[in-house]
Amino acid sequence: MVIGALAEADGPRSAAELSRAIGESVPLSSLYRSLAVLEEVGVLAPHYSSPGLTRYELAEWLSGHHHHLVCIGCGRVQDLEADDAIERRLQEIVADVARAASFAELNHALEIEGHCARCA
Amino acid sequence: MVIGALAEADGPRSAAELSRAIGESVPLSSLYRSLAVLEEVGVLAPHYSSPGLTRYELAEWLSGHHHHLVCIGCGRVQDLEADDAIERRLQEIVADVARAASFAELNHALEIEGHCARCA
DNA sequence: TACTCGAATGAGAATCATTAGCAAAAGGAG
DNA sequence: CTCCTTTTGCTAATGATTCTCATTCGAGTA
Repeated sequence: MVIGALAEADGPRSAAELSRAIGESVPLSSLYRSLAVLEEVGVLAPHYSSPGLTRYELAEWLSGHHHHLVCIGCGRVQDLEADDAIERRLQEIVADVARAASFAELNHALEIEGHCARCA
Repeated sequence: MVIGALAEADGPRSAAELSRAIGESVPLSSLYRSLAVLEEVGVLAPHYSSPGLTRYELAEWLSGHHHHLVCIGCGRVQDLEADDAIERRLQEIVADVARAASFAELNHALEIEGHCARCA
């Protein structure tokens, strides 16, 4: 149910939001347990963008590589896929920059802050 | 004292870390109050990268624009400035991508995950 | 110098998301 | 059907952060 709910979502979701999405029938302790397991096995990826709460999304091998638009107005995080040409240019930049800091890059994401269409 | 400690740091710091840095003399309630005020007036910027805790850094108008290297091993976040040429290319990409999503960009940061030199 | 009153402080209680503990319920092999 | 292991759901515990409130400070005033 968690995976289904996240597959329908357009961005990361918190435990509370997921609980609502799947109908409150699952006790929170079970939900948190499932989230922990799914994260551990690499199906979910945590995302932190608001104080004191963790949102989850499908790992990129399931959802595809993407970036995040974080709305300062409503706090929502929206996924965004860039087209290949842009992604290629970005990957170059990331590689350059990580190499310069002798940092072993495993993944990257562009976090863009601003106002979403609704909050503009 | 908070600003001084953050000016010396090479990345965002949590309330607990700051408390240690300034010698535990300031009560936590005061420290949190100061952090809230400094954030509100735009001197500090919060950063979220670990579950359940907020780290602060100097706002970009004080520290300069930069990106983040997030170490999966130790959880540390390190600041990283890119040189102008790279930054220019990156800014183009961000503008493209935000426009495509009709999102009003105010700021962006590249979050690079991987292993830092120590945790490699 | 003493007085007044609003703002700042500190200690501790309260809150919220999350985690841990544990007894009861399920599942599965024999 | 029985025994044993795993999973569940409820509740209490935890940890970071925020709130409350009585106290202290300080600037301005007589």
